[in-house]
Amino acid sequence: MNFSEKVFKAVKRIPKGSVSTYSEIAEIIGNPDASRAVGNALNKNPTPIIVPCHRVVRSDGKAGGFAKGTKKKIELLRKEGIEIKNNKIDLEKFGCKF
DNA sequence: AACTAGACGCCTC
DNA sequence: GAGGCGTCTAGTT
Repeated sequence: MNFSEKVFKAVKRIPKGSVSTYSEIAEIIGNPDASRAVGNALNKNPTPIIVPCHRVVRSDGKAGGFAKGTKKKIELLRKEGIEIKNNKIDLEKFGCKF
């Protein structure tokens, strides 16, 4: 299984209304230090429909980047029911640990 | 070989 | 205590 494939699998597990961090994803797939590669893989994700990239945020709580625009990402997250304060997300509340 | 949607630590204010 | 800068890693293109 490719790294990207693992990433997609992990991201797909994120329930609606919850978010996960890049390091969480990296940890789940077995490469806790590949947080950066996770973002890279998501950017080039071949299946943007089944992979909710917008539910993946930084460990800082910031949204991070997004192919369609970070602003759009935040907007989507808000629609999911996630509250963002000062451009930051409550990982304590919405952070999904699986 | 160079880039990236990150993470961590250290330094400064 | 908060913010900014610099550094390192892992994987993809």
